[in-house]
Amino acid sequence: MKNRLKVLRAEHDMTQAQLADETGVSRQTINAIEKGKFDPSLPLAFRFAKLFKLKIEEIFQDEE
Amino acid sequence: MKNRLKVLRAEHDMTQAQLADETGVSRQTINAIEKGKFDPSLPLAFRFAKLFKLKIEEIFQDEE
DNA sequence: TATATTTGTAAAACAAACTTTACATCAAAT
DNA sequence: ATTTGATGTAAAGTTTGTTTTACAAATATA
Repeated sequence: MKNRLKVLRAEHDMTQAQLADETGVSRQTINAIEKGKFDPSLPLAFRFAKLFKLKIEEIFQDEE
Repeated sequence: MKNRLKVLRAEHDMTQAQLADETGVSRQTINAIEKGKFDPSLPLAFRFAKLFKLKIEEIFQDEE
């Protein structure tokens, strides 16, 4: 499962800490997701989508 | 987090066991998700979406 | 260059997702 | 009515997601 969080953050000029804050998780969680250590929960994926006004599939992609 | 799995299953005439099988989880997991006991992981949500050819948001909805 | 901010990482602990086994209930059924 | 298939549920266990604390490394900025 790949994701575009780092790029989306850059486009919105946000730090990992700010994204964590806006989505209600810790900065380490954002970092771990960006680094591919694990996938977010579905509710957290929805919060990313809502924040960036994108579909979940526009942020996360199955890497077959 | 609400979901339309039960309806989608009905539309596709599938049992919980069949859906479990096609998405690689146990029947109890399908049952628990349908009954709202917990949300699926993001990868599992993707598998549902792929199977039913729907966006994740067409299957799962934030209940505000 | 020194200092501040951001990012990477790690360990311990807890929470949520998921499995296995097992049994009970419900609805066709015919 | 009893069997058969589907669903509901529960307990114990494993794995994955997440937090907290803490520190090191990288990047920006003064």
